Order: sequence, then C-alpha cells, then structure tokens
Amino acid sequence: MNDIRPIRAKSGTNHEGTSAHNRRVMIDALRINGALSRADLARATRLTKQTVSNIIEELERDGLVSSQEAVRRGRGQPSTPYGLVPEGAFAIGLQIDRHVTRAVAVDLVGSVLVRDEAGLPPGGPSNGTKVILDLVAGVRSKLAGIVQQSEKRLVGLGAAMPGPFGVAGSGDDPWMMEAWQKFPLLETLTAGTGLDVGLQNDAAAAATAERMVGAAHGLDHAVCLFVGYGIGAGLILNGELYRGTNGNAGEIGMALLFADGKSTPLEHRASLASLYQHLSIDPADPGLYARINDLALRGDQSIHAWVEAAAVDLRWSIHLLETLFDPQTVILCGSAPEALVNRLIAAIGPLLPSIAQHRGRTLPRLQPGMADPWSVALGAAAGPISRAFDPRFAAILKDSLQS
Amino acid sequence: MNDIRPIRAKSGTNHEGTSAHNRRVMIDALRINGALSRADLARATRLTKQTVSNIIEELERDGLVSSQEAVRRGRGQPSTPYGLVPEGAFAIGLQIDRHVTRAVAVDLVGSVLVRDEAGLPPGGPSNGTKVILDLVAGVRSKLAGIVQQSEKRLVGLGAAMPGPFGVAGSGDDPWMMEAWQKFPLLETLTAGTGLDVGLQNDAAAAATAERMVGAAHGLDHAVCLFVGYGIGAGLILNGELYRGTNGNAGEIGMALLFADGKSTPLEHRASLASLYQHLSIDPADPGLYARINDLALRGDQSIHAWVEAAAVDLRWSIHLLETLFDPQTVILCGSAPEALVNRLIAAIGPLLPSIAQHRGRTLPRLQPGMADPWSVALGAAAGPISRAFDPRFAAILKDSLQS
DNA sequence: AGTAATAAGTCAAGACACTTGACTTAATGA
DNA sequence: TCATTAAGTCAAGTGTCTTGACTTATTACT
Repeated sequence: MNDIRPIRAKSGTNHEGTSAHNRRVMIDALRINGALSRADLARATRLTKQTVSNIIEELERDGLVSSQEAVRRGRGQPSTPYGLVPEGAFAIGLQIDRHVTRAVAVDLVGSVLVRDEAGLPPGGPSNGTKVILDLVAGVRSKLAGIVQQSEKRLVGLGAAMPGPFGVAGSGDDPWMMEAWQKFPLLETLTAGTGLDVGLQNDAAAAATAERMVGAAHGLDHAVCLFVGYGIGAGLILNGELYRGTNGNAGEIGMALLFADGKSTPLEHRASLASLYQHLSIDPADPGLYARINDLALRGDQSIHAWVEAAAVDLRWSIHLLETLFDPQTVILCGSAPEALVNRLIAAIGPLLPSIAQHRGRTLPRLQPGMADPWSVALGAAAGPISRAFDPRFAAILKDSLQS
Repeated sequence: MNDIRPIRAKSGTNHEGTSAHNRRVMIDALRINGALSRADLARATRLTKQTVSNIIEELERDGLVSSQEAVRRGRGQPSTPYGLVPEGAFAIGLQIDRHVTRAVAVDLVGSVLVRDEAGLPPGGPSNGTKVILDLVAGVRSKLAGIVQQSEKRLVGLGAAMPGPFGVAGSGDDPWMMEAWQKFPLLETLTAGTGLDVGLQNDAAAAATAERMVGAAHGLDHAVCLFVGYGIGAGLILNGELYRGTNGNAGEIGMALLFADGKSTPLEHRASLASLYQHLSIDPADPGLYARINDLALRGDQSIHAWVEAAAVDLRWSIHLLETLFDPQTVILCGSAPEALVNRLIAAIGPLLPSIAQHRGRTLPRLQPGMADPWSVALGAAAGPISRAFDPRFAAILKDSLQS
C-alpha cells in the first residue's frame, strides 16, 4: 500500500511570479511598440499607473529602460516615453554547423555587436570543443572591450546546431553531426563558460531571430521555413518558440516523400546539401557562399534546374505547414545566399491553395526572412534573451523563480 | 504627428491572477493524480501548506473538491485526501455533423450524464438551428432532472463541427457544412442558450476528450489523428489545445497529396467519406454505423481493400505529425466504429521511421483512442471545462479575470 | 507501556505587490 | 485668463502568499 508514485503537478505562483510577469510584459510592449509612456503602458497592460510607475522605476534602476525627451500630445502634462536600453543585456549566440562554427554577441534589442567564426576540424566534438570554447571566449572578451559591464549583463549563451537531437540516426552524414548531437554539449559549454546555456536546432534559432528582429516581430503564430545545409521549420506558436517533446518539433527535413516507388527525406531533395550535390561542389569550400550567390545572381542554368525542382518541394512544404499550423504567415529564411533565396521565392509562387486563404488575412502568406549566414547565430543568442525577458507561462511559475 | 496607432501588449496580472492560477493548478493536480492531501499538494505545486489549505477550503466551499477518509501512511498525523467532486461543474457538448447533431451533458471529471441526438434536416443552418437549440434545451433539462443545482454549475456550451472555419471553400460538399461554417453559430447559440459558448473543429474536440479522460490524460504533447467523415488532427501542445490563428490548426485533411500527376486532399483518400464512396453507400443511412462495424468485424473483403489503402495514407500522416510536432504519442481516434479503427491500427503497423524513435521513449508511438460516435460531443463539452479549470497562461491575465 | 520521532495541518503575524483615490504638475483650447 | 485634460505621484488600503511556532495524531523504538 506504500505507493511511492511521483505526484505530477504544475507549479503554483506567488507575488514574485506576478511581478516577474508584469516586468516581462512591459519589456515586451516596449519591444513591440517602441518607446511608450507610463500612462500608455498602463492602458496597454491593464495595470494601474502606479504599478507601471513602480516597475518602470525598477527597470530603469536595472538599466533595462531609460526615459526619453518628453512628448507633448495635446492637452495635459507631456508624457515621458521610456524605451529599451540596448546595452541593458547581452547574450552570446553560437552556431555549430558542419564545417564551421560562428559566434556573435547580441544586445537586448537584437543588434549584433561582435561576430567571429572559425573552421571546425573534422572529427566531431573531440576535436571541435576547444575551437568552440576559444571562439566564444574571444567574442566575449571583444564584447567586454566594447561595452562596460558586459559580463554582468550577460544573460546566457545560446547554441544552435542542426537537429534532430537524441534520435537514432542514419549514420550517413560525413560531417559528424550525429556525433555532435550525441555529445553532452550543454554540459561542456556550461562548464567551459560558466554561463547559462540553451540549445536549439538551427531552424528554431532562425525563427527566434525572425521573432526578435525580423518578419515575425510581434507575431504570435508564425512558421519559419529554414533552408540551410538541411531544411527545417522553426515554430512560433502562441508567441513562443515551440520545441516539442524533445526539441525536435518542426524537423520537416526528416519527412519522407514518396515518389517513383521510393521514399526520400525532404532534406535530400530541397536543401543546400542537395544543391551542392547537384553542382558537384565541395561543401567545405570556404568561398562557397560567394560562389553560389554569384551563380544565383547570374541566373546560371545549372542552378536554375535545382531551383525549379526545389521550389516544387518548398511550395508543398509551405502548403503543409499552413495546413497543420494555421500560422499568420510563413517566412522563408536560410543560411543561404540572399540571391538564391530570392530566386527560390520567385520560383515558389504561386502558392498552393490552403486554409491560409482566409477571409481576415492581412499579412502575405509567404514572406522573405533573413538570408544571412549569421542569422542562426543571431537566433541562438536571441534564445537566452527571450527566455530572460519575454512574457512566458513558465516564467510565472515558482519553480522558475530563482533571482 | 498625432499617431493613433494602437498599442499592442500582453495583459499584466495581479493577485487575482495568482490565485486563479493556483486554484487551477490544484484542480489539475487532483485530476491527474487522483485524490491528494494538502501536504501532497503543497509539495507538488511548490506552494506552502498554508496556501494550499486556504485554497482547498475555498474549493470545498465551492463544491469542487471534497475530503475523503483519512489515510495512515507511516509515522505522523494521517493525511486527509481531497478529490474532485464530479458534480462540481457541468458543461454541455454539442456536435454538429453532416446529417446528425448530438448533445451531451458532462461533469467535472468527464462523465457523460445525458446524451441525445437528432437528425439534421437538409438546408443548412436555416433549417437546423431550431433542431439544435431544442436538442440542447432537452439535454439541459434532463440534466436538471438528474442533479441538483445543475444550472448554477453549468460552465458553458462547447460546440464542435468539421472545419475549416472561415476559408473560401471548394463548394463541392453536399452536406452544406460550408453554410454552417459561415453561419454565426457562436452568436446564435449564445443568444439561444444564454451560455458561454465555444467552438472548435471535430478533431480538436476529440483531442480535448482524449486529454480529459482518454489516452492523452496528463500528457503535455500529444496529437490525435481523428478519422471521421473527414480527417483532422487535434493538437495538444504544452498541455493545451493548440488552435492556430483561426482555429484551423491540424486540418490535415486539407493537405494535398501528389500522386500520378494529380493532387488530392488527404480527406478524399483516407476518411469515412472515402469509405462510403468506396462501398457506394449513403452516408445518411441511419443504420450505417452498425453496418460498417459489422462489415469490419466480419473482415469483409470490400472493406479490406479500403483499409489497406487508407492505412498507407494514415501511416504517412502519422509519420508527418511525429516529424512536425514531436509529440509524446500519437492517438488514433475517430467517430468510426471501433472494429474499423482496430482494423486500421492493425493495418497501419509497422510505422515509418521518424524522430519519434527517440532514446527516452516510454509511451507507444501510436495508441488507440476513443472510437465512439459520442467522443466529439464529449470533447466539445470538455472544452468549456478545460477553459474554466485547467491551468493556462491566458487565465492569469487581467483581461481574462471577470468572476 | 512510555517516549521520541515524524508528518499533517492550523494559527497569527508579516511581507509583498497591486489598487484606490486624492493630489500635483503641466500642457492646450476657448 | 482659466477651465479642461492628461501624466504622473503619494499614501493608505487590500488581497494573497510566506513564515515560524504550535497542535494533533500516528508509528517506531526502547
């Protein structure tokens, strides 16, 4: 009769949770709307003027917001807008890709202050860990050289790498990503940097970036279709990144397509990997990015065939994402040369019919996102910033309150 | 300069929000774990014993929980477990299907107390509204005859019908569902019943039912693949039903499949509609359910061919849902005869490889859910109960606190 | 048996964060 | 000039959780 079953329950909350939530709501409002007065904030958040005043005062003491020039708007006392202070917080973003690793330092509003990259030697984590830790340390010290107190204001390190995580893989990846995926990266990075470390896949990172400073800014439901070496979808649902049970939600590249009696993962058909194979070029070529961009700009015939084929699969992928997630918009982004992404977008249209053809639609069904080799690292850095400052259910719960 | 841009912000919260959240967390814990003592609840929710005592006292006054026989568990004062009181709250669930409408009255723990159905005359809402309102009124008065104070404890009316909502349709549906989808159903039901009314699609309702009393009980990430006249997926993400921008998330039946050079919606290939067509029978036949069940039990050859074909599409659908949502489990349910669902499940296996083949997996990748013509109505009723009593982010916000 | 240990649950005071309503400040418009 | 309007502050009030001591009830040990 002595049942020792664990009791499962969500955590309760208390005053601290309330306060933490309200602080986050203020920051979020300032991020979405730009500078706002206390009175504006009170109306928008449904809190009282007094409460807003107290919280703003606290945020100002913490260096997260600052007052601006008073604004006269008709009768009444002029309002004093408060805006986010970019240097109020920083985060380091780290991208681990097949043959390269990139790190950036980003501030509270998502500006990249420092960026650096390094080649990853073959051999997986055993050879790459030192390179990565050195890269992070370098970015961190450069940041310290640019701004005061950066270390105190560093909220964490976000890492991004291709998924999926924790899955028994196919073993056909020459880039040892599987070894990386199995490696205790979080623990290694935490031990090596002393920072709070988070990990997400590259598509999720791209979506996080789009939400902070890109096309998904202020949206609560958006899907980012990320075309990189692989292909994946980053999901913004209810205003938050959706991770799924194991952080693998959105791994559309693993979706099997059936054609001509055989099944192929989408990843093998529409991704830069397939392009490299199509063009018979070495993905480790350092001048690759410029070369592809050049080919895309020139409208090269060899690229054209791949674009047309990939566009068919992407068009269908977008249709499927619209059908399953019912987002406000789909964003096409990638760690691909911008010219190539533009060609893809042009080739994808017109979109397939879907539930996205909705009466109340205001946003385009498909929008271009960032096409920048640094966008994944930026999104990786945006992760810790979002965790620290965006309103989230988890942030009100007692078991998340440590500070 | 007089910019009248609307300021967008999430709502703040206050003590009431805190309290409302904690009440919901208690109810949720009792629902998941069964009866618990105050001390157990305090540990599980991370609240203090005193706080739990106060909230339990309040919930007991409200008739939502009641104490049970004291339990001796080793040293120390025996604990007094508290459990949910089924008749603490009720909701009416309404299913509007092509040729039939069903209504149920459900209690706090998801037991169906009253059920009734009626045929829907052709002609869409103009002819059907009266039938529906009469059906609801009948169920409501029968409930009042069974339990005391049912009207006071009625938290709302949940309606479910096939989606998608608000989409420019294809117009090829003989059952006038498009007319229903365009009809101001919420307003009509609110005016006709005086209740708080919610609306979701049938797959979402099935998922809500599975979460309250079925295979998704206590799970935070589950996908219900619902096979009915159409086919759809109900999504439980982060412990809540995910609706998408327009309540159309999960409408996998609208997904276009490409084969033999033409595109077909999944719905036309794997759904009861396709079965009826395959068997050349009239979907309005009142003895349909028994007839199909009988055919499935006998292992009829005509059904066998459809099952084999549908299983291919369902196998792929499950693979896709696993890939995109990374759920803890996929549940196959339907408003289809149980024997048919069992045949389908048997025919679907083995599943396609996917990211669901994860190291830490404990639940089966695919589980059977309810296969019951009443499950959609039950899920419809579970909607208002979940909105009223489950922990949700929205419930802590000031703009959701009215009571 | 008697007593120490253990755990549930209560009591009463305290702390925290939001709310209330009156008040001050500073601008515009008639 | 002065009523009106709106931003923002002040100080007391309120609701909800927390704290720490205390009571109650049972088992385990001597």
